[in-house]
Formats: sequence, structure tokens, C-alpha cells
Amino acid sequence: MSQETRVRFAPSPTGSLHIGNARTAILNWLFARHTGGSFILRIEDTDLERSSKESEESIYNDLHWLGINWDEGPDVGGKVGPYRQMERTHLYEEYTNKLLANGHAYHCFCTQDELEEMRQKALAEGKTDAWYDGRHRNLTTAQKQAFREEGRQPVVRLKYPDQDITFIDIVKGETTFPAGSTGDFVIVRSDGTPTYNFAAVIDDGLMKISHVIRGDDHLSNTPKQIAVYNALGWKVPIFAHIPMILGPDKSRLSKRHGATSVRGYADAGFLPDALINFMSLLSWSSPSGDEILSIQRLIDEFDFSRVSKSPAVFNVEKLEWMNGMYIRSLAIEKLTDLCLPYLQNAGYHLPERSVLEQIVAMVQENLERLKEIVEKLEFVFADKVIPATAEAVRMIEKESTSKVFWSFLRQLDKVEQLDFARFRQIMKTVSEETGVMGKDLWMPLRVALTGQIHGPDLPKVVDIFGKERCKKLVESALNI
RNA sequence: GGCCCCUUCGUCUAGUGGUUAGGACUCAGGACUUUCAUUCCUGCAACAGGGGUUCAAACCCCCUAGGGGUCACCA
Repeated sequence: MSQETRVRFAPSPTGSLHIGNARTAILNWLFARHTGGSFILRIEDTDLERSSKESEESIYNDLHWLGINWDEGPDVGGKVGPYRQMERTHLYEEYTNKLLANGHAYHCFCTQDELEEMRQKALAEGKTDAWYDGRHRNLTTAQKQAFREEGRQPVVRLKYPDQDITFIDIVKGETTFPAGSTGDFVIVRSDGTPTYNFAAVIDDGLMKISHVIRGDDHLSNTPKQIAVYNALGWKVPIFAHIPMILGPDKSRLSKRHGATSVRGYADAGFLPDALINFMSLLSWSSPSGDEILSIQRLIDEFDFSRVSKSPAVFNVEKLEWMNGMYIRSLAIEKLTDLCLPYLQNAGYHLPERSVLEQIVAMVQENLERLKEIVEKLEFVFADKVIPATAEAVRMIEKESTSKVFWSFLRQLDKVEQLDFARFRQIMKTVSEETGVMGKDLWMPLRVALTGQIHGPDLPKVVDIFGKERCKKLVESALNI
């Protein structure tokens, strides 16, 4: 019973990592780390049409970005490899032959037209599943020979048992599929490649996978796969069908709901830990009730007993909030590193590192996504400052404004340098001198210095800008 | 349509027969403050419907409705 836990994530390389698949990967990984078992990456590339090497690479990259590592996989090897299905064809052949030999599978020579006819006939009877009538189940050698001479390339079908198939899913509970709801399905295509329901079983069996954790869209594939395990005489693994992730309209999450690739979220400036934290909370919850959970806590606490059965809507607002929490908790050095690419990409002329860190720190608590750093800091890197909105213009057109500006400029001349403390002192003096205070005092200066009515604390801005820049900006504001 | 799965605030969820049904996001209001934001406080808001079982049901059973998935030589 105390068999080693071995789980796998088995994406097909037909694009970059989808958010739904990423969630499956995350739960598998969390479970493996929680139990001290192994997490295996397997590439299911039997769909020759759609699979590509680039997709495989991008999946590795996205997984690495998330911080998910695997113990066995195409790139790192392992004792039950190879880990790319197209490199395992000899194994599928071997087991196909076994099934053919022990009578659990057979060659079917039906043409597309014949198949279509059967499908129509079944449809007329109100059946859409189990439409294949099993007509080639017991072909004689002579019949097979005749078909071959016609040039027909057979597929291999599994004899699906005429009985209920019941299994216990550790998230859904006991579920049974009644006999007759599935027909003899194809396990090997006419070109010799295995189909998903066959290859997955051969691989999971040979790779000693103990728990098959996947999206519940695979629930209805499970009886087929169990039939393969049984035909092979293999032990059936434990299944865990996790609920799907839905879009805001409650349909399966897809492109039309916006970004659905992990890459998209990475580019927008979401942090991997925040994304993992958020996604782990989709259909799972910590017994503590806490929501901001470190990866370590996630690993410590993750358990299928707390995975819910119902699907969850991907709530981007909450992800953004959570990402903001993570950004705020970042050390400034780290945050600056992460923001650097966005800033460089924006073409900003960046100051030396220590100054840059100060600048980034200024807007740290305003960020929900790293990408936003570009707009938040636009006023710092702009060539000139102009009031950005009508309201800003109004602030600067107030009667008391020029008084404030002149007073400010006079005070500025009295100091060698401008910094946080001196600025506060100056503002106090300006207020006393002009009698202007509060909003009317601060807003004009804010607009003069940043062009906007919202932004970071002014003393911080001034501290970074320094005396000369402030002087120039206020002087030019006087001419508006 | 057949089969399978699911159903607590708008969203994510806690809850396993006795709770004022709790928390989080969002939203609204307030406090703080030179603005925004942060932070803190307050508030709005839910057991899909109908039958049972029981002294007692969000929790157990049945039915209905709704949602999702799946019915390929895709995975």
C-alpha cells in the first residue's frame, strides 16, 4: 500500500502552456511535493499534425517560469523513459501485439464511408455513442487477407467489455459508466500511431504512475482507459479529476475570455508565485482559511480532501489584487529587477541603479501588474511636463497658484540642495508666507512637477528630482 | 439527444444535522492623508426549486430545473 507516489503532467505540444493545463500541472506538482513523490513530465506528441518542437520548448519555459520543476522528463531523463510519446512507438507496438494476441483487440478494416454509415444508422436509433457495431471483431484470416489486398490499412480496436465500469475518483467519489455506453474504440490508427486513450494507459502503466490527476473533461475517457488496463491485466491507478476553470460566462475558459496562456500573464507582469497561489485556490482551500499562501505552505497543506467538485470561474480581479499583494511584499532590489525589462522596453533613459530603485519604490504600492510601471513612471522619464487633464489645468490656474510658485522658487534659492526634509520645510514656509494651505498649496506643485493630479508622495518625487529639475519645472509651469 | 459530473453572496470559497450561514475579491461608505494608492474599520450581498427523512437540514434521500463535460483514426 505504501507505494511511491508518482504523478505526471502530460501536455501535448500544440501551443504554449494554457492556463487550464498549468493548473493541472500545479496540482500534480503540489501533490508530488507534498507526498515526497515524483513529478514526471511527459510529452504527448502523437498528433503529428499539430505537435511542434517550438511548442514543447515554450511549455518548458512556461513551466520553469512558474517555478515548477520535474524529476523525470524528456530533457532530464529518468529510469522509465523515453518521455516523448513518439519515441515510445516500439512500446505501443509491443503492447498492441499483446492485446491482439490475447484477443482483447482486433484489426478493423472499415472505410470512412462504412464508419459514417454506421454512425448514421446509430444516430437514427438515437445513439451517438457506441455506434460502432463491432463488425470486424471476428474476421477470418482470409477476410483480413482480402481487405489487405484491397489496400485497406486497418486500425486496431479494443474489445470494449459489455459491463458497467465503476471506479473511485478521489475528488468526484464513486462513479460508474453503464455498459453499452462505449463501443470498441480505436487504439492504433491506420498509420500505426497510438491514440490518446491507449498511449496514455501504456505510459501511465509503464511509468508506474500512482495517481492520474487531470481535468475532469477526461472523466468520460476513464472507462475506456480502465478497459485497457484490464485487458492488459494491469493495476488501475487512482484517479483524481479536478474541476475545470471557467470563463466569466461559465463556459470553459478559452481565448475569447482574454489571455489564456501562462505566457500572456507573465508578459502582463503577473508574478509566478501569485499565479500559482491564485490558481491553487481555484477549487481548493487551505484549512486555515488563509488565502495568501507561500509555495511552501501550498506544498505542506495541499490535499485532495479539500479539492471541491465544482468548477471555478477564473476571476481576474482577484488575481490582480493578489498580484498586487505579492508586488508590495517584494524587496525593492527584486522588484527593480523585475521591472527593468518593461522600463527598457518603453525606451526610458534610466538613471543609475540606486536612483532607479528609489523611483521604483515610489510606485511600488500602486502596482498590480509589473507592466503598469511604465505608465506610472511616465512623468519621471518624460521630456517635459504638461498638465495631463482638464482638472490638472484647473488646479494650476487657481488664483493662489502663482503666489505659491513664486514663493516656492524664492525658498528654493535659499537651499543648496533639495531633499525630502528640506522640501517639507520649504512647503511649511511657503504656506506661512502665502497663507495658502492644503490642496491649494500642494496640488499646483504636483501638477507642475508631474503633470498629473494623482501620483506618489510629492516629497518623494522632489527628493528624486532634485533642486534644479524642480526649479525648471515650476518656472515653466509659471508660463502656462 | 445518450452518458457522466456539478449547483452556498456577482466571483472564489468555509461549512460534513442544531451557526446571527463565516472569510476573500469586487462594489459602497468611513478613518488616515497634500492627491492616488496602501492600511484599517463598516456596509451591501448566498444555501437553484420542490418533495421527503428527522424534534431539528445548506448538510441525508428523491424529483425538477440550470450549468458544464463527453460522445473522433484530437489530446
